[in-house]
Amino acid sequence: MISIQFPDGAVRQYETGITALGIARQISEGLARKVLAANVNGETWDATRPIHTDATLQLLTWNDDGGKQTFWHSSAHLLAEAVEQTFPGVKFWVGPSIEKGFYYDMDLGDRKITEEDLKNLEKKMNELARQSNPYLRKEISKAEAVDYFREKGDEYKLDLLSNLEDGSITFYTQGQFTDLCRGPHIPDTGFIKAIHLSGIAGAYWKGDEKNKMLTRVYGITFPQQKELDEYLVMMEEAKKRDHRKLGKELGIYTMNEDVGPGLILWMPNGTVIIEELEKLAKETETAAGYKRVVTPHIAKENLYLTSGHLPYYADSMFPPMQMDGETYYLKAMNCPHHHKIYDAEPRSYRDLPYRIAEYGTCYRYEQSGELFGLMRVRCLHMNDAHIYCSKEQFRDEFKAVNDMYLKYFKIFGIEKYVMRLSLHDPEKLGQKYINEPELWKETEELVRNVLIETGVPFVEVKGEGAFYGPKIDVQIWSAIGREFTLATNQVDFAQPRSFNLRFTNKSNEPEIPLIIHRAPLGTHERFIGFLLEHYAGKFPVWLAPVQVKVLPISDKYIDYAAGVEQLLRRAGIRVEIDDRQEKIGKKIRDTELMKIPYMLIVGEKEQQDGLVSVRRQGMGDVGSETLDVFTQRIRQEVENREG
RNA sequence: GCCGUUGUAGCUCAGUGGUAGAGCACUUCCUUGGUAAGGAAGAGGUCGUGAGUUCAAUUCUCAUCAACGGCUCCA
Repeated sequence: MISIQFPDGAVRQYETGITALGIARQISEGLARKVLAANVNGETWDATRPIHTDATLQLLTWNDDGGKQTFWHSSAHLLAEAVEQTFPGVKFWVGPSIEKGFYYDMDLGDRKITEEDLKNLEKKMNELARQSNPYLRKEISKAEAVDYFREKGDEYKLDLLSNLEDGSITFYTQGQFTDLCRGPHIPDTGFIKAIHLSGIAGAYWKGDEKNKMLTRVYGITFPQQKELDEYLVMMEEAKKRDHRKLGKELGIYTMNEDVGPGLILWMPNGTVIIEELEKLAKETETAAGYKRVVTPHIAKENLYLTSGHLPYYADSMFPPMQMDGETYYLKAMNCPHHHKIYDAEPRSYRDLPYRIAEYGTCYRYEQSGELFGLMRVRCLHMNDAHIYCSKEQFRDEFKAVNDMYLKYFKIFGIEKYVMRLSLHDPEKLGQKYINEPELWKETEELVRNVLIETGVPFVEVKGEGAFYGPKIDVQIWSAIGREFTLATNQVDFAQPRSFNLRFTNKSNEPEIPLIIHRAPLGTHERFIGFLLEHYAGKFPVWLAPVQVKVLPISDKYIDYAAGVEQLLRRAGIRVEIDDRQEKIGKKIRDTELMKIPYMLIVGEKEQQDGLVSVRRQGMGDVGSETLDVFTQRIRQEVENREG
């Protein structure tokens, strides 16, 4: 007999060799039908694997992350079985579960999988699933495993095997398909009731672009058809919120082939948002003691040699221009220009912290395959600023920047975020990172301590620092689950040295300042892309390109409507009038679709009594009031940046 | 940059080896209508670009550009 301890602390005795599934069955048949895997002593196991020792046990179902992951991993095996039957001789690499579903990487030789094939593969997977084939686990010696895949001619699995220790190797077989796999798996394929293969893509073997490109098939499966249907509906909804779709529909931005890829043309509606964001940033920064500067878009080569951008990041800069025998570059960063402003006058400790801000325009030559709507572009407008301070001031300055982030998050209703402390990789000193091992250690420690002191939740990532120092990236998620690096907050100990920046300290000695690079609102491009998805295009009134639309019931009331429009415009409200010869229902519909926050409907009643009939986007008719009352209310809403 | 898919009217999309079609939007006319689509007529495209095959290419082939789905990258 063995003792099994359940998550609620209860301990029960079972026959040695009982399986998690067996235990579930003793509890209830219904539970047994739902068990996908089990957590045994902290390890995820097959529900069908015999337990021979005392253990803690948690049964995993679809409602547990571990259950889902197992389900999807088993689905990947099912996909592989279907692929092997359809494309004999295919070689497989790996097929893990991912956040939403699974994929399998494979080498199909000269053959290609088409969209048509996906449909057939889905069909075949469904057939195989209905056979309810068990996933059979087998421990196997390394030699046997090598023989198996050598015979199959699968060099990818042989490569996997070469990294595994004898004695730890298991095979899983379901139906006709056997795979090298650590497991665990669901009891049998019959659990998989709904299958959707979502795409084909290329993926480098081992994620290295020097390696061969394999074919990756993505899919997602569910234990019930209903859940797949819901998932597909959700995907459709997400598509509607895509910033590229909304950006076009709402006249926010456009792109043009003649202008070039990754170069955004901001239309009037988008420009309103830009100006509102800049207004917010300028207010906030001025209040926090920043001064504003303006710098040119280009500079001579030497500036970027000094800054270190050219030796490290020449590939990501636009190619140089020759002029008057000099070489010029478009700026990829604002910092070198700002450093020159710092350095334009002698600085004393009394001048510090010296904070300068600019909505700077930068140009980066992003690889063509990386361009993505507003999120990855080649010309960007950064909410940039640099803080030059002494070591003693660093903590307070860093914290103040942090507070600014939190203030913005509140305004925009951003609740889910994570700060990532990106550190250097000592092995890449001198290549990816400036070769100053001591300084790296020192500043990383400094930043980590500040983060701990200020109590901000963060994770550490090795090998993702900037070349001039550690950085903190702020990850946020848009409403459709897309992850962004919104903002960045970086420490720079390299450039103050390379630019030979100094200040005179209290002891009348030259001292090197520290620099904080920060961009809480990231770039206009990425931030507005995020906001579009975050708000689903329904901007709060203060950001809405058009805040009010005046809708006359008929031509007879256009004069009154025009008067309303005039008064609102004089009150600083962005207002338009819809004087088309359309019925009011049509005008309302079109205005709703444009997601304009307020509609003022005016007809005979309103004209007689000097009223407006107010309609709030998404809420319908909210009653009539005088124009004065309305104006006051909307102005307040704008001023407080509500929403 | 790499793999794959796509490119037809302002938008969404159909279609064909014999120089193109729908809905919405647009223009004009009728209608003057009270809270999410009134009616009619009209205008609009050298079918992404370049080359090849063909009597003939928007359609087939190749190249190229761009967008999209991924991979790699992202100071």
